Amino acid sequence: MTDTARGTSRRYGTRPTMKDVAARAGVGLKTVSRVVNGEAGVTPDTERRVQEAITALGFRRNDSARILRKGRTASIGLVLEDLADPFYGPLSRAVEEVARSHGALLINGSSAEDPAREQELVLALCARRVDGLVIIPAGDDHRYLEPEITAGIATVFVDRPAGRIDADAVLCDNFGGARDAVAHLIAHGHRRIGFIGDQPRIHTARERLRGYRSAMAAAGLPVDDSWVSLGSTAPERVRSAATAMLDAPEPVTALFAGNNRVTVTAVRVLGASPRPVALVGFDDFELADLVRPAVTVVAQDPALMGRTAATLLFRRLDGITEPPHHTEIPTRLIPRGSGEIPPAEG
Amino acid sequence: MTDTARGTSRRYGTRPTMKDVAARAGVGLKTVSRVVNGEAGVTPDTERRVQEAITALGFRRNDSARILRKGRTASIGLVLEDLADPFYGPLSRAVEEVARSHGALLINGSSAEDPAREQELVLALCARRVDGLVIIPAGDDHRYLEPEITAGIATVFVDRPAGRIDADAVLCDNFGGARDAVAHLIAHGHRRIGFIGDQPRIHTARERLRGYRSAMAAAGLPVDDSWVSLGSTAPERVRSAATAMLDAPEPVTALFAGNNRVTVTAVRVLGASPRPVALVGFDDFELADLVRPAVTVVAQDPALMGRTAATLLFRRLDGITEPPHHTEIPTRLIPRGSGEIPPAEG
DNA sequence: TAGCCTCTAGACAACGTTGTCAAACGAGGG
DNA sequence: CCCTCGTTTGACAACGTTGTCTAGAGGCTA
Repeated sequence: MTDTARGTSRRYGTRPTMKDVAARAGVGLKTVSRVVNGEAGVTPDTERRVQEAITALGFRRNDSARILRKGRTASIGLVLEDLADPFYGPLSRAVEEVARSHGALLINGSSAEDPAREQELVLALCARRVDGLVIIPAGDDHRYLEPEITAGIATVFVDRPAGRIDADAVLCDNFGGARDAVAHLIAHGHRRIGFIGDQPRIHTARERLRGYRSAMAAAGLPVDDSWVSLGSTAPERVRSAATAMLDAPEPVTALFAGNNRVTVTAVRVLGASPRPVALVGFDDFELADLVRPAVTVVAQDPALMGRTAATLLFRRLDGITEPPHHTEIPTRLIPRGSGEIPPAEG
Repeated sequence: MTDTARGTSRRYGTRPTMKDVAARAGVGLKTVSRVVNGEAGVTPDTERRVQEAITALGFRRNDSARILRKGRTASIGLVLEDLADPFYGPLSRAVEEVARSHGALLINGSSAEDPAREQELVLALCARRVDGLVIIPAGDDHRYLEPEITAGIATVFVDRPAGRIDADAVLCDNFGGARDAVAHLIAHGHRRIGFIGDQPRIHTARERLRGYRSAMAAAGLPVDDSWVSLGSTAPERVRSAATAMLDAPEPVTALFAGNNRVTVTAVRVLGASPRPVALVGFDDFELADLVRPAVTVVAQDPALMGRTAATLLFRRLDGITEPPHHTEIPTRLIPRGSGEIPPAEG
């Protein structure tokens, strides 16, 4: 009957519990709980004995049991489109930092822009009883969340509003940012401006298109149907859309790219174009200033959006009860060169 | 005594349990469990009654309790340096995809390159009883993990090996990649080559330095101490290190940048340099081909590394017992222009 | 009809923790 | 010396689920 840490005839893969620690230290179960949680009312001598037993056995509290008992999981869920997208990395990190400052862990999942997968993920997180959710929605119907919200799971949407339910949302000024971008191109003399955006299912794509049309209308400019292309942001799709606009009999002289994925592909296409074409992109991206010409963008601040959303989430968890509302984060036009190229009349 | 979904006099914030469902459906607790888990042995009629009660009450199984009972959490932890770093986004996503294909959720946390925070995170994940861990270590002593591994938490290290314990690791060929990079510069005529790398505490930084020295030695070239600078990858630090090497009486004619953060800053510094300086960077990055000159890099494949690590993790969870081993992922030199610039002798 | 077998269903304990409550103990005051 | 009070301590139930085991209903065969 050895008495070492690995001893006590435990099977591999089994962990000691408080009961084991209590037995070893010769104290009651509750006393171990008290020591583990740093509660008052334990003699230094008892505490020492318990600590020794904990170390010897390699005990670690089972938070699953704790969560079950306490009802709070100290974790929040984040559902976004794709962690590999550079837009979401900083956002996710910002949410994590806020969570951390509240002692919570972050569980995240990628929806891959698939509404069914979004729902599956969200409900899995709810089943885990996360305290709250930050969601960048892929779908446009979130009524499936109603019982969860009623049950007390705080929920904040980011980047796009919730569909068919009333919920908090942190959005950027998609309409205004797009309008500014297009107005900027118009101010530099462009009349035929193309817009390549994300799938029309996506709220931000629609809003940015609306901004585009608004700016064109404000300048009294017509919009030819062939100048607008919404769809997948896959490079091939964007490439062919851009090429079509550039090779038309009356080609566009400027492009407004609907998000960072589109912009990057547009830069590649324009780099191969024989005549200069102006470009403004929605979303800033690393190295935008190093490309030649440097890329003019309408920047949003993903970290700020994440921070704002997470902060609001924890305020909800702290019990504030004001009705859900939408927070709008402003955008900022950063002229770098590509957006100031004058129209090349051919 | 209303009988609607919101009724049954539940407090806001309380969720119905199987017991509630059972009461409402007029069946036993276990029968509800069977229906929820799709187990056999329930008549269609009973099942229908239970399903109705579930829908009416908005019941969702509490996975905390399930986890406690079953012992498996169906979740794995990922600890990395910083989700906002474009190197880790694809890696994290790849790990998530593998986890998803095994029905597991991913909990991740950023260590911010702080060993204490790494340990805190890892132990928090262990307390949650994640089934396994993928760790990109910040520290160099992981003995604190020994009891956890003994207790059955599978662990795979990525990008850097574990410190002072024997554990699985998926690494890239840092030494070979760095040697190739520097040999490439030497082959293009360079004799004075600078190396700016990450902090020497970090394994990859040391290995890449070793590769640098090896290539120089193989070519019979001396290495001046002023050509080597390890430290933070903060832009200011990198900028001043690069500037010092370029402004020396006998300036370096080429730079080898130790990771993507360093490379990006180096590109900016070199862009402002009056004379051309060759550059090879470790890690590929988006738009490396669009910068002028396009940046020659030694590419590694973060998604492949994540996938490899996660796959190995789940094989361990499935019970394979071979001893821990290190998997090495090869690197690939991609010449794009900046690495082929000849030395500008002043 | 007795005996056996299959199938559905529920009672109960257990997972590992924490909240409640009461017992035991020692010290201090009258 | 008794009583009270405060402190330390442990017994017990509960959190919501799942595994085990047994009861009961019903059908089939002999």
